[in-house]
Amino acid sequence: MTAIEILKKLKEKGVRFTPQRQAILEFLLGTDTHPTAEEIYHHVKAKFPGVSLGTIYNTLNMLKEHGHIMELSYGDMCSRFDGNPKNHYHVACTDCGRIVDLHSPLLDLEQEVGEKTGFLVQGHRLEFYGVCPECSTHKRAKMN
Amino acid sequence: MTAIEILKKLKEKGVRFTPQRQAILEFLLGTDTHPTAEEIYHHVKAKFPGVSLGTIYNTLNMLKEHGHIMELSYGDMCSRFDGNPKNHYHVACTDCGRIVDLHSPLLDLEQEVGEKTGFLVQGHRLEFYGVCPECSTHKRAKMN
DNA sequence: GTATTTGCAAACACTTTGCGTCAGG
DNA sequence: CCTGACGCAAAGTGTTTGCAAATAC
Repeated sequence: MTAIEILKKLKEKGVRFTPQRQAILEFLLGTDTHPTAEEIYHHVKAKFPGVSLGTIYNTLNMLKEHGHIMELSYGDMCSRFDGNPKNHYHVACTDCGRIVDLHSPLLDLEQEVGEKTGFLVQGHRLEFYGVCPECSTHKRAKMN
Repeated sequence: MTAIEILKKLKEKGVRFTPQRQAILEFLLGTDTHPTAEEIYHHVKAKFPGVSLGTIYNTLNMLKEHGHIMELSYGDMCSRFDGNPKNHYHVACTDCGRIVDLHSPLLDLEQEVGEKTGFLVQGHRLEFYGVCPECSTHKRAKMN
């Protein structure tokens, strides 16, 4: 899907089509470098010298909320620390933010990934996210 | 390994043993809630009312550098955005920060994780990290 | 004793928010 | 027109840094 097609779809949901948004989305769709907000800002500024970082963030958040792009971070959460530095997996609750450990057999994918990408793979992190039992219970309770 | 044992090992590397550090590490080892720096601060403050957030961060960074704890975040990187919101995997270079996509067969682990934890699993993120081919080439060049 | 660590506060970096103006529909 | 988006700047948040006083060794 092109940037214009996505923005046309969003227009039906009451989101306005602006040239800044088009430029931001086109840049993001046309690259695989996973740019930071700052990098997007500099790029869009070449075409729209007056654009501001606030607009970049607003647009990225809007696109993220509609599921058209993805943010690679914990989002609004800050760092959390784990006393166990070995590879193990985490499951995070999107509702309450709780993170629980998953004691599961480790995957042996690192070598495969190294061969596919040429990286010297040093480690990996696997995180699942969803709603924890407590939160889904509360939600059900609230609905009644 | 207990907090005291870890700190004794670190003492051999010239890291001083302080009661604040002991309290921070003991709290971290004794919980599986993956606390934030702020949460650790409040907890340690109960025993050491004069402790400061700066000390918490200094200690956490020291412990992280020595590999005794783990930080759940991108660390010093800021958010990066990806035009493709579907599940796919990333490989991050610990040297230059570049993130590349991995187009690999998806794992079908979400159901398994849901059964083990009781979560309603909505998605997952799998990231590998290591040194990218370019950086390992540069490193080799620098050594010569 | 002396070098490291602490506590405090100021600085920083990234992101969000508020507000007056501008422009898409 | 009128509402949402823009540009700008100020405020927020989480983290780091600089420095004098305290403390481990």
